[in-house]
Amino acid sequence: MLALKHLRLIEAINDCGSITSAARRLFLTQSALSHQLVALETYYGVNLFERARPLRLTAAGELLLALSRDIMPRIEAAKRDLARLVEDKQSGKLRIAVECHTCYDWLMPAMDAYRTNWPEVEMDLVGGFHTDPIALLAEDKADLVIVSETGKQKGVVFNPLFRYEMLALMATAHPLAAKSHLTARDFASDVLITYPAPDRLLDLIRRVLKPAGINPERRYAELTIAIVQLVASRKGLAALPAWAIPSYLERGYVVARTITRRGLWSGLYAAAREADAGRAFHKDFVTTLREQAFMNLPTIEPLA
Amino acid sequence: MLALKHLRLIEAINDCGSITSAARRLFLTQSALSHQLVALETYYGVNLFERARPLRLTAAGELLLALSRDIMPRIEAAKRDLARLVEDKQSGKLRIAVECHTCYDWLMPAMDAYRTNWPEVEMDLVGGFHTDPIALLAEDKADLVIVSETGKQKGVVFNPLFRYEMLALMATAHPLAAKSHLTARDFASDVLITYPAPDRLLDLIRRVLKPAGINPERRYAELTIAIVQLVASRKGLAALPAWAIPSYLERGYVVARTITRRGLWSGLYAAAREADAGRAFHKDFVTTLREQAFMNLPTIEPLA
DNA sequence: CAATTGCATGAATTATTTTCATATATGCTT
DNA sequence: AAGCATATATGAAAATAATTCATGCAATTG
Repeated sequence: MLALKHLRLIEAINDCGSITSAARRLFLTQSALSHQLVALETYYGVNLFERARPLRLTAAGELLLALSRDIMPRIEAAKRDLARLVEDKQSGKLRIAVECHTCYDWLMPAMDAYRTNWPEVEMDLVGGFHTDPIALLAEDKADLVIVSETGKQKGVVFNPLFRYEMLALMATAHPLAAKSHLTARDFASDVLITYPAPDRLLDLIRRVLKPAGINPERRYAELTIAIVQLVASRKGLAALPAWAIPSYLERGYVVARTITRRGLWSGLYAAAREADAGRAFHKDFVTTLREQAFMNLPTIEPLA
Repeated sequence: MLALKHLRLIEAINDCGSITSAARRLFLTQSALSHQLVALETYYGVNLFERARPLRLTAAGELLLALSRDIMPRIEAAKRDLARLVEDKQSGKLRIAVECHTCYDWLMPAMDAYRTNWPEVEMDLVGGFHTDPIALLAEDKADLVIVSETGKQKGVVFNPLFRYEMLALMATAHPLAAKSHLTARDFASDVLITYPAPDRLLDLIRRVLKPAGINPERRYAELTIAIVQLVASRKGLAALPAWAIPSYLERGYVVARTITRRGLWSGLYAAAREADAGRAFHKDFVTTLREQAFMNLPTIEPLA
């Protein structure tokens, strides 16, 4: 009766605090997880979670969580060993290209974590800006590309990583700081500071300002820290991922606000050549990216 | 992909040396196990067993077997802990009745093994001979009865333990020792030495001699050692479970022969009240009986 | 107190697992 | 070496199990 999926279920619900969000992380529906949990609880005749939000483990649940934390790493290690036994050891190579500038924040720790499990895989970062990073796969200049959109390109597989909220950044004393959330029109009368990227890669412009016909004055900066500095100096507004902001907010020169009432959410995906995507060291890299992101970036959400 | 059933599969095949016999132990068909194994091997792209009889683990198989031996005991322990957390701790009580005299040989070590996992369960042996041991369950004089036949009694659940061969025992110099196997007629002209039990409980009589209309002169002994002594003293023939014999054969005064060409095989079952049979400490006792039997009795076979 | 969000649940659907019926080895015995 | 007994492999059918869909119900929030 007890299966590995049940252990994963318990870990996910415990981490996420709700069945709904755990379902997104496990790429299943809320209903499926609810059925699984109820079945397990019925079988053993105990509740594993107290049904209060956020869901909290009972003693019985803690017991299974402890089991999971004990054995799951051993199982993952064995699967890696098995894959290493089978695959051609030489060919483990991961040239990684990143579309989004801020991504390095979480990519570096993820690469470190991965290296301990796959020391023989050679990792490299593909530098420079590329208008069509996906093309790097076909050109054999990259093996894995992190992008903000899925697409249907033959021979290329997209794996969802996580979704995150884009927050508007403004100087502490800015008049818009009084609002709980900003709308498209709020951006009309101020300078917008962005990375020097095409508009189609800037979610705020593509999904909020352009549909509203708003086209603010622009200013560009290469580095996140420079963007924040310009905002603090009252040179304009910016939009950055929620997980890139906390360290800057601390200083008190800038504040962050939700964009539109429901928030502006974007997703990140790992793209790879179909031929590579099936290989164990590849799949494990994507899994590690996801795990490490959820571990290090508190504000992100699973991406269905 | 890798599931606990796969680990159990690998352990079973490794222990049994063949898929067919592993299938009996896991209460599945040979086909089901073959499909499972092929699927697993295909998924990882390695053979886990060399296809020569007996099936031998490859390096990849060894890796998974090591994983299994590492984590399965932890999982079983966690399940026990969970059951203990849930069940009424006081009521763990196992009064065990045994129909077959020779059973004590393997029952004792099994009870010892069980006690280490369930120290709080109170175990007792119901002594004396009973014409209808199953009735002890309804009379609440026993909680678990080990019998050689299943039956359809309402409120009683039968769990198969294992099957074993009954061998004919005769003095070394006995003329029948020249034969590779004995038939019903071979028993006609000699005394048959048995336990003092009703004929319906003696497989040799019920299933071989009675159908052939053969009714040999009888002599009775309470203890296995006494039966062997009488046989060695050329007082007659006996039939004993194959697993009870090896220690006596060593001395060289008696020899064992198969009964009928295909051998005379019997089964053992654990019977319990339906209400008890579902409880964790009960189920685990039956599992332990089975495991310990297979560990200690080399000649037995799984029982479908 | 309406609106929102999250969990539970029965029925329908989809996917997986097992069995059945054979085909295909692999030995062993004569 | 042929024939017999025993084992594994495999495709198709049957049986189970897992997942989704649609929706109800409860708790929480503005």
